[in-house]
Amino acid sequence: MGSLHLDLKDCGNCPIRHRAVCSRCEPDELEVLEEIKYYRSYEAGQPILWSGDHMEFVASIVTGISTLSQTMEDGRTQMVGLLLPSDFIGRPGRETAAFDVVAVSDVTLCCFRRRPFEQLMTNTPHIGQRLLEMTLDELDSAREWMTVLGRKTAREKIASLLLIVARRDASLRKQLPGDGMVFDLPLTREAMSDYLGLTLETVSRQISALRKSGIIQLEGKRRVIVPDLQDLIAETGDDVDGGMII
Amino acid sequence: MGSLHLDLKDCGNCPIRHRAVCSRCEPDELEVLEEIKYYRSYEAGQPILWSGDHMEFVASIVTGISTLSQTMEDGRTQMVGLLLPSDFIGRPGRETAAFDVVAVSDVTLCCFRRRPFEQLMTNTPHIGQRLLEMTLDELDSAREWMTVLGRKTAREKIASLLLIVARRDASLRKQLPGDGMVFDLPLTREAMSDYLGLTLETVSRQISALRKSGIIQLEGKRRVIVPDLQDLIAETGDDVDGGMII
DNA sequence: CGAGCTCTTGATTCTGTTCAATCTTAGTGG
DNA sequence: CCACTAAGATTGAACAGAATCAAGAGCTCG
Repeated sequence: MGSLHLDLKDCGNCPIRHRAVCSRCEPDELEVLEEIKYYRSYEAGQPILWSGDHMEFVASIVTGISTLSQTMEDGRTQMVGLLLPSDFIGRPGRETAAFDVVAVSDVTLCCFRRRPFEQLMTNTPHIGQRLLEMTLDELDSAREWMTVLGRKTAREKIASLLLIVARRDASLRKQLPGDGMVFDLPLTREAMSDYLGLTLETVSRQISALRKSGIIQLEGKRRVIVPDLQDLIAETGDDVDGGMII
Repeated sequence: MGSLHLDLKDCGNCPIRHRAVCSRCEPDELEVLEEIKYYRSYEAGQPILWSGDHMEFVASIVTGISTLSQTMEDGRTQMVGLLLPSDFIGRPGRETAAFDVVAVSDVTLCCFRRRPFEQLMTNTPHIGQRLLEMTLDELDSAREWMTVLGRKTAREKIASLLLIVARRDASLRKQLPGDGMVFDLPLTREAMSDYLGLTLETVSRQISALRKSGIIQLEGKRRVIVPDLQDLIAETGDDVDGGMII
């Protein structure tokens, strides 16, 4: 990780350049961005922001995975987003964080001081355009997830989560998801239960049930093998072709 | 309603002017908008868009209420948004609708042909800026709702919905919600169940339970009286001061 | 090797669903 | 004017799925 900062100083080498909030920027706009950007790192498990915190920056995730979640008074928590490389943290025009952000793995952020970034947005339309596009995509994802939370059974919820992780993993390797594919779950059983609105016991039971049905195979606790992708899709309850965008 | 179209031709008289996607526009920008806008009306119960439909327009809701919802293969449906006057329908850059939109009450839309509107967005930054702001607000609302769907009990879900409707109703009358306030539920028990991820029987039971506990009083099926607002808030499970943004 | 995680599995409880009957209300037509 | 109908709403009884409580297994790391 030590050499990462050096590699990244130049936006030209940035691994998320093509998907992040800056992806539409022209060279001159990038120059301005480079002046206000800086990197921050967080170890796995560390909090990045607490709900209500004053936010002095907005940021793009460069590497690693974070969760966005909300906690009720009595401790019940619901994950409301899973943030992956190129995803954006923060909201121009808002002083304080609305949700908790926690690093699940080691995370590197590309941060922009909030005020200058807001200033920049009014001048360089390409940032606002891209941010709008990303926000609309996230809104669609959030709405799809509402159907998972509100209407699916525990088994369907687990299958849906596995499929999402499988698809994201495939897209990260620039492959298509297919039969026999192998991927690692980035989340603990408890984090999965927070994502799915279940208890961790139910998550564990349903993963075992899917394994016993032959829908998935496990190598250790985290590595998943999908012998037949269509079988997994059938378990999600979604339409076979349409459905999940993510 | 016949005279409505006449009244609205001029954006200056528009009742949603201060909150809609056009709220930041300068007079010259409004002139361009006026050239591509037209009104459409739908009766209560009519579909406005089906998921997958080709969308030739985007629109603002001028009057009435619509629902945004998703239906699974087997008929389970989840409402993913409640669209009120000034809310925006459609998404620049997308050809087809991602969700079903249905008019709950009689609805009037202010429509813009999609292509010219997209064109306009690249030229007049104020539209994109406002749309970004509205989309970020909706994303926050969707995320708050995910906590309701994933973690709240049936009673808490009902209380949360009542509170949201109460607050929106108060804000529409430009009042603060308070003790003794009265409002009408715009949704049937079935629509509420779709919103809350419950069955209509459970909705009915929990409304009765809240009535028997004295948290609310009912006049007919739809009119609700809240003797003590803090009592209702306490039933939502949310933090007393913070919580719901809507 | 033992401490402390994460995870799995079992037994029991309970919340919300399902199936079914009844009530209410508004609208219709004889 | 009033029976008749149909849609929405309520209520009850039985059931099912997930939560809760509890015990123990498997790993990782000092």
